[in-house]
Amino acid sequence: MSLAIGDAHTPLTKMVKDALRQRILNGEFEQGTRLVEGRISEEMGVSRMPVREALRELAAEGLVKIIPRRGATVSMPAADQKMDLIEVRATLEALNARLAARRKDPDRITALQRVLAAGEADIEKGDFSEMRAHNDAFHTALGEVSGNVTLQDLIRTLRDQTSMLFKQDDPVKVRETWREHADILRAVIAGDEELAAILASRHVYNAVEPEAATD
Amino acid sequence: MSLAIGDAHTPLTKMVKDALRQRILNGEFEQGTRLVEGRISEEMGVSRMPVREALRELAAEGLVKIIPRRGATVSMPAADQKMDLIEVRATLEALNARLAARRKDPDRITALQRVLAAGEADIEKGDFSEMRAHNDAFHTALGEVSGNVTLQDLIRTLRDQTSMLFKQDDPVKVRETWREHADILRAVIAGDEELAAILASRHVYNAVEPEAATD
DNA sequence: AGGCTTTAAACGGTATACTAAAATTTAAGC
DNA sequence: GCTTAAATTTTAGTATACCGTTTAAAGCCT
Repeated sequence: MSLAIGDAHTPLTKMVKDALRQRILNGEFEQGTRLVEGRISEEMGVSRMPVREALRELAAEGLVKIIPRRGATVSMPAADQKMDLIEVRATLEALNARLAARRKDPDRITALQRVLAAGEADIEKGDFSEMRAHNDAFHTALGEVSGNVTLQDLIRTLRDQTSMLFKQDDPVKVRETWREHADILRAVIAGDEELAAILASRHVYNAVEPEAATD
Repeated sequence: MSLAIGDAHTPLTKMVKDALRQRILNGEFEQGTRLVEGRISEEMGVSRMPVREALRELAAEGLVKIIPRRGATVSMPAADQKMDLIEVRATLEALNARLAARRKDPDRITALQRVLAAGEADIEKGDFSEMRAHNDAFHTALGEVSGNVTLQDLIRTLRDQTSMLFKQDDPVKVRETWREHADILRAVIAGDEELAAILASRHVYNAVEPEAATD
């Protein structure tokens, strides 16, 4: 019953998990939407088990909330928890930038510069369709420079959890975002830990939609 | 262990998870020990499913490492990853202390003082059997003062992951630890965010066994 | 004896089945 | 009509079964 083409080797759980994360982050599911194991499994053509495990893993990442005997819903952090998330994320992004500025591995920095250029190029062209991907790529590449894998994992889940609090479709905001990226990179290259940290922290706060804190 | 009425049945998954966490943190399982689903399920008298889920959740917390098709082992972070963990944890403990100093909710601070006193009392009596519990209680109580739940969760998993890097059986070290706790609390009460943060960060680094960084 | 196949056992991934708690609907009483 | 209770459906928790990998063991050859 299973077997899409080819890759019989990726665990189903992972595929389901990635598919669900995608759909949650795309906003395909509203916050609070119930994610019923049976329905999803049927829709995806797999048994409930992989779905169940995927939901639990997403819960561990904070994208989904599970209440025993009541199932999973797309999590909707309360207003005050949103600021909590932002606060933690800002702190960790600051640490990340600080470590990047400390190590500033030349090869990784080159890679990071390429990502920055790619993002800026699309902005020049007025193409904002890939901005989310570009943005993720930048932060991931910055994580590579810092070299702290634990930190990178943590930041990634926090970024996912907070992604719905940002808007990436406002051209003005996007330009500002990438200006900040360039500033951070400059500080990293200069090895200025303190500046890199401060810029990275502010970068997080700046990207928050003003109304997000109070809805 | 199970409490009030109406607490019908806690999900088996949770019980298995807690039991396994306990045993891992107690050092009953060496690092690298294989955790075979079938064996554990048999030993605990449940089916493989709760065990499987528990293992996955522990993997999300970083206590266990799962390799697809190869099963779970008690995770043994490489030496460099240990310092990564410490670095992240120190940063978040600093944030935690900073927020605590900012909010300094009187009731929670009173609770925190009680915890501090309890720990100090046991040290006076020369009773070190409960130090791990006291230590956890202090950091948990400090988290309550800060009021950031997200942060608290994160710190708790990091504390679990790093707990084997510390020694809590050396009386000299323990005394030092609790002197630091008192210092942190004093800074929190004084509302000195910066000092509280620095002390909390150092507190983490100080507690690391010197040889832990290189083993 | 030591390496290379071949075979058997162990184990994880997934599917299916069953049970009991919630949620929902329907029925009953005021 | 509205509230409450009983019946029905939905759904999460758990158990069992099966298959394909992976790992360990047993032969086999030189």
